[in-house]
Amino acid sequence: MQLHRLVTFFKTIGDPTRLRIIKMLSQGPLHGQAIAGKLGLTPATITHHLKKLRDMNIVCERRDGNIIYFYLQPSVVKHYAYALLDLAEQNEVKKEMKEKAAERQKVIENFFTSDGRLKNIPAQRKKKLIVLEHMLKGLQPGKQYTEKEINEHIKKFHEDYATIRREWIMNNYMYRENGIYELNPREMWHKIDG
Amino acid sequence: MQLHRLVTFFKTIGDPTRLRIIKMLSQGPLHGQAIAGKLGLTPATITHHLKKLRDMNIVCERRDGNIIYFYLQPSVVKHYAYALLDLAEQNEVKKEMKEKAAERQKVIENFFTSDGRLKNIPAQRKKKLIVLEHMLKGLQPGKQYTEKEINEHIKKFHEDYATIRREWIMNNYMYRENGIYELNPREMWHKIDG
DNA sequence: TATCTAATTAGATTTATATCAAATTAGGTG
DNA sequence: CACCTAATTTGATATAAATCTAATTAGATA
Repeated sequence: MQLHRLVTFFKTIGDPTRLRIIKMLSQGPLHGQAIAGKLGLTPATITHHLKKLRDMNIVCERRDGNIIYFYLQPSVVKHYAYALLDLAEQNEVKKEMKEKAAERQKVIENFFTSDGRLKNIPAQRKKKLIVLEHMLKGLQPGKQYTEKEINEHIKKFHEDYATIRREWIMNNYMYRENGIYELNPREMWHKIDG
Repeated sequence: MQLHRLVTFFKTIGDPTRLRIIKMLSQGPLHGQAIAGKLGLTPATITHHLKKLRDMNIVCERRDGNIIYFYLQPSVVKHYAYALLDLAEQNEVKKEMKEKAAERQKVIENFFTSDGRLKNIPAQRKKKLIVLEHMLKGLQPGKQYTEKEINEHIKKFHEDYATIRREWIMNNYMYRENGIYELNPREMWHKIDG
């Protein structure tokens, strides 16, 4: 959603008369004179406001005989309300992601040497998963690997390739079939099924 | 939420400069001069806008040394976004309730005579419940009734008081203890536990 | 077609407000 | 204390917009 549209929308509903019209129409459709009567304003003024509301698709109209009924469009209002929610939450989502990334980075710095080799496998499950995922880098999703290729890859990080390989399988990062290994899709990772 | 506060809030964020400030602050706190620089406006103008944002508690400030950092308050923004959602949904909620009431009324007209007696018990569960609830009118919650009193009450609607009474119990509208009957609270109605 | 009513447009007035330049204040730091 | 910088206040200006009255248009109906 472009900023300009948001501004125009909020400017539109940031007026006592128009917000009262919206509230009234949320109870059901009304025609111009009825609105004017309830608000104690002239029809001309109501037209002025309805034009703005129509321009933003907040209300629509339907003629019935000689009078025109104005309807609120709740879906449009909701749409902007959600956009506002996004704007407010952007902050928190990004902050959370940043914090997680920082935490992962710290674990990696703790358990790998400066030249990128694994010192030891963490005992805490959470940290172990971070370490295991880190070592997946360089393996391509969808590609099939022989056991030897997998072992060679692991040896770049640690001598005990058998343990790492077993952990990868156990934590669902990859699966083996007929001696061939392949990465699982990300959404399956570390969901260990009984 | 009073209308006036909503109007003031939306008027406040219905301005391009202020919405840009909000968007910027959603990425993290900034000080006045930084905001002025990024927007190409003078510090005086930024102060003007920040005052409005502060008045609505959309931002708060914290001094660090010589400069003041301005923080977005996402919870406040979210609060108003939800209020706007409510406003838009009011319509639909009420409409739904109206429709339900109309449906109930139709069922009651179908199954009761014009002088208020039950013609027969509906076969469809949904309609049966409506009919059973209708006949509860006149019984007071919290009051204890003898079986005879219950039967007399039912007879105003239908001769077969035994069936109706059994249905009331089965569908959790009331319970019996030592031959004494009492209405269950509404929230327990027709939750049949195995 | 003539007429009636609801809605809109046009024009005028008044109020609100976004912006800046310049002066002032507030709080640190030498 | 003197000084420095960020923020605020003040006052001026220009623009936007809410409202009204009066005139006009659009549609329906007799």
